Amino acid sequence: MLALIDVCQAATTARGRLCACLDPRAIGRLRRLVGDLHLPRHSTIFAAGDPTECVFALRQGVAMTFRRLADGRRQVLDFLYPGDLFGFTMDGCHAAHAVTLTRASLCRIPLSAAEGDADMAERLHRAALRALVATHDGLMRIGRMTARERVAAFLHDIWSRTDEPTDLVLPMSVGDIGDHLGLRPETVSRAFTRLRADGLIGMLARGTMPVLDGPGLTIRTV
Amino acid sequence: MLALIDVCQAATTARGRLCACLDPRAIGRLRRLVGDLHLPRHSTIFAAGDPTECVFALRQGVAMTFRRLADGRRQVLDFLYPGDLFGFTMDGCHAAHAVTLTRASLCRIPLSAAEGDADMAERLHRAALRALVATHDGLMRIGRMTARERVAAFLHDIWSRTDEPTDLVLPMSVGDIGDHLGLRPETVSRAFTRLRADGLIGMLARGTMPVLDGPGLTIRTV
DNA sequence: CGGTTCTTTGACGTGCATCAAATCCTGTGG
DNA sequence: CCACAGGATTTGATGCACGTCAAAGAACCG
Repeated sequence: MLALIDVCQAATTARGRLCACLDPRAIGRLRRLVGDLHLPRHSTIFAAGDPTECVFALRQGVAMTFRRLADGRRQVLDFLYPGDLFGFTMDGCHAAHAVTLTRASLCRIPLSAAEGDADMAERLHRAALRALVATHDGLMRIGRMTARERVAAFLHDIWSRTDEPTDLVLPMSVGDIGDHLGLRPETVSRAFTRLRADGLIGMLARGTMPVLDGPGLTIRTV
Repeated sequence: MLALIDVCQAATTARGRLCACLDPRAIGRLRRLVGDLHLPRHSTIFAAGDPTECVFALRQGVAMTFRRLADGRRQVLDFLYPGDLFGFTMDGCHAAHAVTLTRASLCRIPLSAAEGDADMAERLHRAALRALVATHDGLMRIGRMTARERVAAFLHDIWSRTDEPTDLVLPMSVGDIGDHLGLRPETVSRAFTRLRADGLIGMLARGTMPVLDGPGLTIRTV
């Protein structure tokens, strides 16, 4: 029961980014449908090839999804924060891996929850659309921005997704960020150094980065 | 009436890639809901900032969606082939531009078509999921592949999406492909030259590229 | 057929990757 | 609370894949 209340809080906290499925009106249904999951840091949520039985809503903690090439090269598709929904597939089988970056709590939402429930189906659809435009943002970053711009746009994205805090929660490694932005860890580190020199951010410490000028991290699109 | 038959053909031809919404059972509803659109080459379908009143299904021709940075840099998000659905947004407003690359026919599907129609809503949802995994493929390509691999994977993608033809329809310019893959036109051209030297493809002529070894263009993921 | 635009090829430059080493965290145990 | 080991981050030096610039050649279209 407490879990369900947390769920609602997560939905409001994250400004519903990927997750508009968890509002109070849905609680009656959720009680029957939702499975609860608590995982330690660096554990697998699902792997590529696994059958898709449900999607996941992150309640607490941070996670990420990624894919690999045969020789081990890795592309981080997305970082997940509380309120985010993930695990959408199209052929009944995951193409990506998902792992936690911190200790985390999740809801398992069986796909069957949407059957015959137009409201739930609508919520899942909206979450998928959010994931789609977020991935388009990612393409724009990797395809046409410099290293400095990619890192700035990435920080701005996380910052705006998590309620524009003065201290950004970044529990992922510099290597993880690099694998998200198409950069090596050394290059990400150098970009941080330059953004810090420009007074946009502070010193990363204990998985936390002070944001001194959030709007200054914006890279505008038309 | 003929148009509706074409619609069904488009759906089967493209193996339903983005478009599972156009099968015979839906025709009764489509007759009331679908708008028809015929456009010349290089015309705008929608622009960034336009309100989202409907999604589009491409019946004939080729089109693309893209976004721009303030200084003009362009990222092509996707190339669209017959059967593809596009124009999904999440806040009632397009973030991308869409233009035709050839003369094209489209269906306009008002978003209201999904209201109270669970079947149509389900079809739109599946199309959105397809777009999502297609965009993940794009991220993987741009983020972690070499120029040659990006072009090979891109050709393989279009090839497999359009029923593995011996002659691939590529009406877009080398610059358009570059803006899709995060490369300059010269680099795309050089990659073509190398793939041709390796016997995987033939000479691009009149917007058509012979595919000599389709499977050889695969870049495997795990 | 001529002008225009796009593609191809070559020469050269640059931003990021790679390699390497020093330093800084962080978690652990005394 | 401090010392230490192991890993991650930072910084520097160097190399290379792709970008940039330029020009020739091919395709397109009125």
